[in-house]
Amino acid sequence: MCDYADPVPEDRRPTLSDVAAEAGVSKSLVSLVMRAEPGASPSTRRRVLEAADRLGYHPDSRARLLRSGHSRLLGVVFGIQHTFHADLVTDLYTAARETGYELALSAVTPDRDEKEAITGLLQDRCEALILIAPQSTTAELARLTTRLPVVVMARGVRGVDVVRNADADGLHLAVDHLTGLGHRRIAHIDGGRAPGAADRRRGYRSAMQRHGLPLETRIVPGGLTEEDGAAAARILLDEGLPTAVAAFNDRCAIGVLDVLTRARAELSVIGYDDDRLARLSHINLTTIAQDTAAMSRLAVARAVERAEHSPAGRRELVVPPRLVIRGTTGPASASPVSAAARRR
Amino acid sequence: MCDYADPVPEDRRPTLSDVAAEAGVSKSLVSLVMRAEPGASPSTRRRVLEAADRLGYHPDSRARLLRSGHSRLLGVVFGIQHTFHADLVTDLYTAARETGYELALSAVTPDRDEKEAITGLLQDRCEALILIAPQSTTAELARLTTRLPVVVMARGVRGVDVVRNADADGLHLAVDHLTGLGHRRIAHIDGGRAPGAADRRRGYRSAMQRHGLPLETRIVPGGLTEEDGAAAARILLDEGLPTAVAAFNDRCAIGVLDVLTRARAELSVIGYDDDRLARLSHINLTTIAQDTAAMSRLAVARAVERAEHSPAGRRELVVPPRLVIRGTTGPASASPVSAAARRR
DNA sequence: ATGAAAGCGCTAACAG
DNA sequence: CTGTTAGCGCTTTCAT
Repeated sequence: MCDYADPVPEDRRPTLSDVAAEAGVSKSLVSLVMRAEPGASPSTRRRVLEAADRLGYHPDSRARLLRSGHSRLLGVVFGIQHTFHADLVTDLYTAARETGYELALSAVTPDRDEKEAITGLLQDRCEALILIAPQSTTAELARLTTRLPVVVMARGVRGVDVVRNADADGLHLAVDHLTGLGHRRIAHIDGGRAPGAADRRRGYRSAMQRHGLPLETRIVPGGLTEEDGAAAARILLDEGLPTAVAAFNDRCAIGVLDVLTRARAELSVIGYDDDRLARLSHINLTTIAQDTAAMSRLAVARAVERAEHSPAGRRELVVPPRLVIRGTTGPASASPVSAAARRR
Repeated sequence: MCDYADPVPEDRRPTLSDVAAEAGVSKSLVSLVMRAEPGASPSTRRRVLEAADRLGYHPDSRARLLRSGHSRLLGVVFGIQHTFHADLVTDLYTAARETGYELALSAVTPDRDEKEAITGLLQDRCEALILIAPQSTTAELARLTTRLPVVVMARGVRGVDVVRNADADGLHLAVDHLTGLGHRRIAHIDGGRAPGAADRRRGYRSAMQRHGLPLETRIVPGGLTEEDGAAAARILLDEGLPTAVAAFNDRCAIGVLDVLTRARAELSVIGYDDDRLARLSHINLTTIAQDTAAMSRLAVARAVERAEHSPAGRRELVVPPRLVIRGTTGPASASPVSAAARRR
């Protein structure tokens, strides 16, 4: 018994046959028209399009792929809690649009692990997978690669196609920027076991050495969340402050800033990623930007290439990072201008 | 020509027929076993499972649904930039798991509008759509509802199934909390045209009136991002501060806090949503929590019910909000304790 | 430019 | 318990 008028005009959704009947042509023609392929006369094309619209027809992507053999679907696994992943996904959509491929999103959540996220995508018959900063072991990734092409983003892994930024170089940029401002006591709040953290740590160390600042080397255990940055900042507060901090990423840097600002500490802070949060005017965080648009284009292109041509072969594509100077870094010798004021 | 050894064992992915041949049984049996349906002997079941594993077989969900007629797929449209949406999606996954339905995610990005996000889902033959705070017009949503069941979350719309929290009540809770602390000059930074904003504005107004504080009523134009909150805070700073602020949502509240803390202003600030950011220890934001777990369960249940039983009928499910007292609100008459100190 | 027929991988309905 | 048959909605030959 219906509460109101039946909202669904027909019991089942209209199919290609329905459209063909409505337009008075064959299924083949409708198929051509719907895919915007050549081979139908303009008048037929118009009739078909009108019929489809009248019926509210939407092609069934699954039947389509079942028949055509390929899904033109790229699976993307990402951490829904990570703002930087969101930025990458945003650019992946844009990049995919240009190739004619669709994205199938599968999120990792506190309650849904990477394995589950990947399994879902596998069943959707994606032609390739793009994994953003995956935490699977190298062995698991290798095994997955025997099933279908896999492109890993934002993490260095052997035996798989990888698109990442030059993390070590990024920390060189950060340290160079800070030393250029006169800083010598520069701490690094690292990312622990997070993807890219080891490289950034390494970059920090070698940059410090290059500047002849070996003794100042100070690595504080951090992580990739604001929480981790805040904790690290409290440690610095307790154990003695440097004049500048290079944080593992922007979220971490924001946590640091939040704690330090409240403690009225004057420090230069630089983040990493240039994620959306860093750009907010009231945060205005100096950071090392990853070129997410370029990385996304490369990842999609590589995934498509592997899917269509050579599923074999693994390469690492490394994109250079870029320094973005905003308000959270300043001269080491500055007169007592607070971090807050500088950020204004 | 392959760079390395061919990583794909066979040219095409194994099918159910391959498994049947490998195990020496019929396709039907394999089908039963793969779906864990009763009707196959234990020994057969084992043989099939082994064969499937040997071949690395994964069922093709699209062929499966094409045949069985239903996809057991719930489409979810969300804004990938919104942390609160991410929280909802997280809980939707959990809720869906219990019903045996899968989620198909489709993100709205700066470059991909809601229409596009919905079209993608339609092609995937989702059985129902869950739209998180959609911006489509009522008419568009109504039209969509004639195609398939639609459940709208976090926005009140007529003519569609809706799951939302009681926004007006939420602001009553907020104002009650603040007046309980002795505040009388309480501003509201609103959400402009964002979903729910009108209700929260209304709730604020009536709560203020109820407390006999009509003259203090002060609504500042805001929005749903940190940026909006920061801008509103600057306005307050210029035009005279209240003693407390009820912000449209947590992100907005965080922007407010950020600006006010730097300006050394002592204000109580309360947010809305209780999103992940609010819970961070260094933010520690007092807020009005939406019960995302309950809302997600209700939304999924409603979507499934509509998909399976009665596609007709529209109801609004309203979940009560809850006050979560953390560190950003305190007595109006407190001795000069800064907001920063209270939040410690 | 158009149509008829076959079949993608799977499940449902039926038969044994 | 097991196998056979038909066909989901679409694309793809191959005719016309």
